[in-house]
Amino acid sequence: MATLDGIEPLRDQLTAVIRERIASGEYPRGSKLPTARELADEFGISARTVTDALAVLRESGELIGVRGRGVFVRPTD
Amino acid sequence: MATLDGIEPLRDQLTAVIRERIASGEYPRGSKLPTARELADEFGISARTVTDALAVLRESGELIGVRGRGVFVRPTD
Amino acid sequence: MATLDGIEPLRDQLTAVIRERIASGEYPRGSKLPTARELADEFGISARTVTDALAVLRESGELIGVRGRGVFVRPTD
Amino acid sequence: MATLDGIEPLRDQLTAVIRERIASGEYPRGSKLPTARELADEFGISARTVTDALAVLRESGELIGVRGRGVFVRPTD
DNA sequence: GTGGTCTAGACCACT
DNA sequence: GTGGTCTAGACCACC
Repeated sequence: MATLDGIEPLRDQLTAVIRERIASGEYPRGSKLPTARELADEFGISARTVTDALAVLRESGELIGVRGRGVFVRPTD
Repeated sequence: MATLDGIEPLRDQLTAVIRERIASGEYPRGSKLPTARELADEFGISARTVTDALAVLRESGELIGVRGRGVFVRPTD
Repeated sequence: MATLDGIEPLRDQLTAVIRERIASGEYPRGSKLPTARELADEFGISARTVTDALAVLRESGELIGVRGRGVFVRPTD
Repeated sequence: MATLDGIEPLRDQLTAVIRERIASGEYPRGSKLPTARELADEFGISARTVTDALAVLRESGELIGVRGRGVFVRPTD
């Protein structure tokens, strides 16, 4: 299981991890992210904290959330 | 008691109210906001939702939170 | 496990069952209903159908949904 | 109400009381302690003093604090 | 006492 | 079943 063990807030650590995965191509442009629950399981944190992190990236336009469908990496730069 | 009764999320409604109060001078530049708990009581919502709204305004630089002291309106434009 | 085996739509059967439980005092005025998931399990139906039934009773004012807290029987006649 | 009336600092008296309760099994291995607020009320001391005492026992590994959940007695010797 | 973070677990909209 | 919102109530850092 991936772990977040820094001193920073879990939300901010997760935000950084997702940004890295987008940059590295692990989460390609336009692709669908794992569900919030899957990310919560992967990192051993609550779904609420995951959605808080996703909210930051939605706010900044890096991710796009679609109710009932999923969360997607913004296709265009 | 002030009420938030729109269809928008409570967090976003509160964000808008605080922005209005800053613009109107009710919360002057550099002044300290009521505590999160006071705002929660005023609007009849949970402190968590208040801090979510404040987080948006911190993220955008409109407010500055200082642990143990309070939340302040950013002094300068 | 309770069962709904009539010819009517499951949603309407469940609506009727909940109304009976309110009338009988099994769900007293002002009390909190079981969660949607618990009701789904009790009757062996999908959570979606439960929320549909609850929506009917919210619409009619018989139930009151409170975000983050639960669904409650309307306290007063 | 329990009282701490020794000459030692309240924090150290409380630390000792908690150690005794762990040793006696009143706070079993792996169990959740009362909240800091409850302990403060029980002993008639400030929440700050309680968190200071808990910090000592976290530091020594006797207790484990879990954000959003509570403080727990370390399960294993 | 204040702000900030986090959890667990609700409801609800939408697919 | 997914995302999004909200509650209640923890711990913790700081003043």
